[in-house]
Amino acid sequence: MPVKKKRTTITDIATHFGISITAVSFILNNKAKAKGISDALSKKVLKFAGEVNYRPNALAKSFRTGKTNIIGLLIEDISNPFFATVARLIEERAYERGYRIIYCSTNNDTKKTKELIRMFHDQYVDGYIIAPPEGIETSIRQLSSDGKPVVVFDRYNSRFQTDQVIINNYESVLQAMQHLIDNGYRHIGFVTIESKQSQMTERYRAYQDIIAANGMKEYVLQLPFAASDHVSITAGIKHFCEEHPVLDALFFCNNYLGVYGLEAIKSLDSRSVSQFGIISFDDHDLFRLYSPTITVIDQPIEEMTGRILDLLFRRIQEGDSQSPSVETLKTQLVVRESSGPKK
Amino acid sequence: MPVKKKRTTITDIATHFGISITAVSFILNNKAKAKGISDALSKKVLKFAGEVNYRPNALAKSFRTGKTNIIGLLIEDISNPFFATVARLIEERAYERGYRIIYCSTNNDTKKTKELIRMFHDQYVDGYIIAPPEGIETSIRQLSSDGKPVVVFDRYNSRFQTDQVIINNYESVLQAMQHLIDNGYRHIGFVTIESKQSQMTERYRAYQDIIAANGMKEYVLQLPFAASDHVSITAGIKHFCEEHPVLDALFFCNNYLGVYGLEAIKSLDSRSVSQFGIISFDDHDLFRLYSPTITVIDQPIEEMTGRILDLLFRRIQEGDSQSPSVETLKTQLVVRESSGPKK
DNA sequence: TTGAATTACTAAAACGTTTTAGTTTAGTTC
DNA sequence: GAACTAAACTAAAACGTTTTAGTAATTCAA
Repeated sequence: MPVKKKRTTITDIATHFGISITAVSFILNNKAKAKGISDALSKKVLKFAGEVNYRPNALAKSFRTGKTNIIGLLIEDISNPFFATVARLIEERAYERGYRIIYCSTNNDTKKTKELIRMFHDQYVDGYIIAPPEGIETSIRQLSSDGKPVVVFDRYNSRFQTDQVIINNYESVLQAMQHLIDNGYRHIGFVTIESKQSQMTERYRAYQDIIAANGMKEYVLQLPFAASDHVSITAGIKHFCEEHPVLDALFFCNNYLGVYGLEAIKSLDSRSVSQFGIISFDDHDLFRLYSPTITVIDQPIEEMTGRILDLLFRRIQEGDSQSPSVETLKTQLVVRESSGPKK
Repeated sequence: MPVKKKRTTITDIATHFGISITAVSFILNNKAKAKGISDALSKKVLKFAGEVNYRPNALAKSFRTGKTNIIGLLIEDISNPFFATVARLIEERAYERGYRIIYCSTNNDTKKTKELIRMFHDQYVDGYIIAPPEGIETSIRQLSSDGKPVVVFDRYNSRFQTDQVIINNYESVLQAMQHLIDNGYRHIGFVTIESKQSQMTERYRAYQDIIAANGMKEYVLQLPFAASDHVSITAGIKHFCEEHPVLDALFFCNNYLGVYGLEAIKSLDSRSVSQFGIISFDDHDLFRLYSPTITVIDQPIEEMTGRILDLLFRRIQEGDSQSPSVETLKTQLVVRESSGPKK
């Protein structure tokens, strides 16, 4: 039977020295000088607090101040390597600054995300980092109009009144497509997910533009979002390839489409991966090591998480005096074997 | 300038009806009947609370009760696919039961982990899920002797006085090795990480035993934990292969060793992946799709996370009346191309 | 018609901290 | 020695909730 040993409180310390808890509080919060507490007393109290291993009751503190030192992280799926890496870097950097992370996966589900935002709000998180699904504008505007620090990333929406960190989707795809075209591919399939969100529409717009500019034909597979499981995506892509035997290249709009795309191609009877020009958005161990190695558009995740936290902490510290800023980062086209000159 | 609109409190509701906050509290906490509050009043209050969208102040509640509905998750690295999947499933199941997750990556660093445990303790998390590094016994014993619900997973340690969920490492490796031997491999390299922890020592012990039982020779590469970066692991494995040209098979002790191992083999001048029998611990997209596809020992992550949370919630609800239980789950050997009969 | 039991409520303390608005003492100035 | 200032501290409220220990009014049994 565990004995609940009471933790030392500020009151214990105060009574030990026969002084007021006010004094102890000031001293422990580095306000001794400012509040005119003598050095002698400060020293004594600090020494004692160290000896008894005093740890402030974070709940009492949070309750009193309304600050929790917790940041809410809302992403599509923590088990997706892109978001897992984001989560890792955010956690590390936040930890250094004394913040912890509560995360939740949204599955890109609007209703669930709204619930999660409310839940985070109820928990008094100090800031929000969100990769938003569709239809979440009002929830997010509500947050920022309540004065909560929010940084949105991965998907841009001009109607959010918050800081945003995104990448140059349009230019990235343009560059990737140009690279394929330069290498002789003329029938490039574009595999994407049904979505009205910027990251996907921008990628698609780039594809359309460059296909049109080169007088080529569009081959688009837009997978319904609902069917985002392994089996139906793979089947969908396989069917797409079989339907269009003329295809000589494929562009995949994100990492899991790329992964499942390779799986689908592998299952084709008639053709192999090396017979396609292939580029995928997002890097992945698989793309680096596959044979052929797969060309990717690599997002600058370190820079991205750095910027996200800079913006968030600026807002946490300075309040919302600043007007929202949108930062667009550049991706890198990592050319590998899969996009070499068409044979 | 955002107007801080005060949230409705229990007191607001009480004064609105001219009743006591006690009554309101009882009603909102479903204790109306038990505490003899009339149905009529209950109904009125609940209706009103709904109308004004009353949300209890979680901080006040936590402060008062000492319960936060937050679970601390300590894992080696959230960006590792195995742990990312664990995190995903734990989050989902915990959320269903009204709990949130705070996570931190330990990097398997003892000092950092001790800090993190203290930090979680300071934050009054309601329970701990920990994949512990070495040297953390006393911290964990301290937690459980304080009556905190703790479930340890992935690494077994008989000195923890907590619930533990692990897998049958010894038998898994035995089975995998037997499979290689049955398929004609006689010079099997064992690539592992320097570690005194059960999951690694058990895997190694199985290797030793079966090698000895078959009168074969051991080839072991034990990488120093400190050098766990991409470059030095890959270089280490490459060197190991070059040093022992007789090797006809390789066993990798976890997913990233497997991934980097494939990369290392790929960089060899003399030999290719298909010339080795290969098995890796942990599944991964890469292993499923590589050519050849890679045989793996797959951990039952769904079952594992399910058991972890069952044990944790049992302890959260029932206190530590139960003596600690250790659950050992079975892995599955997923046979793929890489371990086919030796050519 | 008294006393007990039941029903329907409430007053107030408590949780540990921060912070406002002081008070007390000693020293300084004229 | 009165008035002011500065230094060093403190009393008490406040945050929003839960919970203990009640009270008051009504009903019921004898």
